[in-house]
Amino acid sequence: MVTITLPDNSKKSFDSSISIEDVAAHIGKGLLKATVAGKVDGALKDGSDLLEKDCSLEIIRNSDHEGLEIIRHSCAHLFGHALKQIYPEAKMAIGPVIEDGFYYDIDFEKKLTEEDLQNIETRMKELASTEYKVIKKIVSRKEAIKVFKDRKEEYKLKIIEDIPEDEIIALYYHEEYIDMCKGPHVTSMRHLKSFKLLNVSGAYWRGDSKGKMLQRIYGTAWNTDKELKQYISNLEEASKRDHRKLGQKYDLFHFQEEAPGMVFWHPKGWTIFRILEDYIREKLRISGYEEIKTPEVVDRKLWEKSGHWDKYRENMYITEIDEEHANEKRVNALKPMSCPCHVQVYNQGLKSYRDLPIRYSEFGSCHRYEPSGTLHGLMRVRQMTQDDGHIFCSEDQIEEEAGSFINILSEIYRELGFDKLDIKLSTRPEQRVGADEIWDKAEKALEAAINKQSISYEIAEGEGAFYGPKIDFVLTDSLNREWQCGTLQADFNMPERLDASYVGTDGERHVPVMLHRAFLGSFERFIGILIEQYAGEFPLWLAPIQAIAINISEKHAEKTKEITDILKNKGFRVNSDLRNEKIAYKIRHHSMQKVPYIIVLGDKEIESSTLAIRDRKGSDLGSMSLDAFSEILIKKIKSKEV
RNA sequence: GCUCAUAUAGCUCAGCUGGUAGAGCACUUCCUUGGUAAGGAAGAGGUCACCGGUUCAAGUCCGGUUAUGAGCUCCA
Repeated sequence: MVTITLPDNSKKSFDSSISIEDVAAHIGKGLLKATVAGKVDGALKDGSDLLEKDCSLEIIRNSDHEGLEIIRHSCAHLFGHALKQIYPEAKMAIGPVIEDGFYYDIDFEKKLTEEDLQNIETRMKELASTEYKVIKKIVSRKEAIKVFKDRKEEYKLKIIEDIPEDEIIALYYHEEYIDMCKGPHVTSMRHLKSFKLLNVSGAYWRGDSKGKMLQRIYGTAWNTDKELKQYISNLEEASKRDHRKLGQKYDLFHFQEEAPGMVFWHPKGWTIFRILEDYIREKLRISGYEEIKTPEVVDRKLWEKSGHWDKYRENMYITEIDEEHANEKRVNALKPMSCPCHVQVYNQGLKSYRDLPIRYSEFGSCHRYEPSGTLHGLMRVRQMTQDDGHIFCSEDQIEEEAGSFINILSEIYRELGFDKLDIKLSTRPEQRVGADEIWDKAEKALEAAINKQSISYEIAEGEGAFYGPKIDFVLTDSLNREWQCGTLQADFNMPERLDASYVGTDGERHVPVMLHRAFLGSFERFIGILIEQYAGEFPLWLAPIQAIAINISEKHAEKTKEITDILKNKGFRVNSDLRNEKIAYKIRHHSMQKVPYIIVLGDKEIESSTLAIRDRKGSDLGSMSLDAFSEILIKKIKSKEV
């Protein structure tokens, strides 16, 4: 007798052991159809698994999140099945579930092309359409080894070596194809309907960059075709918003071979950069920061003292002065970060506890020699501008400083159009400097500061830097992607290394704590995020060109120029387009360039001293006076309306 | 840095198995002076990323370099 408790607390009893699928069948035909697996006393099990003693059971359906993951995992097996039919000599490594799909790593001489993927996908569809049954078999270690030895699946053998002795090994038979997996998996191919192979790229075996490079095939799988379609169209939307494409389309910036990873900002892109910089500068000013500027080329001696020469040299641009022009050969480095320089400014003159906290900020241009394969448009560059800042304070001041930082940061993110903010607090790692009492104090202070803001946060145990705990800030964009931008890091190391001190109430010298902090991280990357967030349709206050004045015919050109100048003098970013083209042509052009407002001037407007206004979406705002239009601009700019 | 792919006009792209380049948009000039998302005509634009090789002949085939893309590794 087996008694099974269902999630609604109802109980069902059976004379003998029974499979999960049979239980589902007892409950209803519809449920059986949707059943992909089960959760027995909290643990996921295959639908074919037998329940032999009393337990609680939750049926996992194809529409459940866990059900979908199982479908994706089985899809990886189906991929293996199809692949091996076409290419029997390919060797299977690992095929796990990832967000939105799965991948499979294979070792195979032939490099798979897009066309090959198409063929494999077609074969997968054919196999799935037969709705064959997947047979699960629990085997001994010896048996598993024999199976994969016979099949020359050397990677599977390596995986078996890593499976703990006491763990059971399950094989899943997809007709003639066999895969090994913890499971669970679907019991029938009928669940696999909506999937697509996406792309192929390289991946190291076991993530080891010294190891062998395998081919990784990515795929996506969903419960319904509708979801699959939605996913594909989301990918397309993201690709349309790609800041590299939009940077070209809206003439914001470019890159070229002579300076890989470094931005050539065009007038419009640089305008956005400056607006953002001025905006942050103002936030810093009212928050008690003093802006400074420090050298970009600094003697290696300072980097040796700060520890960068030891730990970070691979990523530093080194410059040497031509010996002809120097008495003594000096080796310099372009600064990869500003902190050591900020300590130099702090160190000028004796500091007292009364001076603390001291807050320095700098829009610091930093160079980092990033590996070539990691460069990615504005998101990962070799020269970047940090909205850098350092707070020198006592341990007792950490909480308050962190609190006010979080405050400003959330305001900034909100004003830039990001509503969701997540916080991660990283605590002491194994390898660290500084006494445990200081770590206790600092971690507590940071946590207390977060708590005061009533923002939810998660703790990443042991993920702090060796020199102190940190808080990372993650925003979510309009396509639901997460970006880690802001950061606040306590540092117990650098001030001491670089001899920073202050005189305390006791008349003795003490080492201050240094808080490294940034709202945006790098301007380059943040502007990349903004471009994708707004798909190039910037809110008025950020738009590089806020309005364009166009004339209907040549005789209105003078007046159009005049209006443009008046608006420019009022501080708006306004251009005119006096080209000898029809009005519809010019409207189309500037609408596509996403200029927020189009001002049209013809006989009617000049006679009545008004402007005909139209927005980039195509709505006609009608005629109004120049003053009325200015009012609208001022109001929207001030409110930072999106 | 690693694997694979890609590199043709300002932009987006075509150019089959080798026979010294083509479209659309943009640009220039002329006509048109036109009222809310493309008016017409003509014209100019490319050592086919760079270096080397094979060949009578290379945008096309081969090797290398650089850059870019998809990932992997990295991001103290």
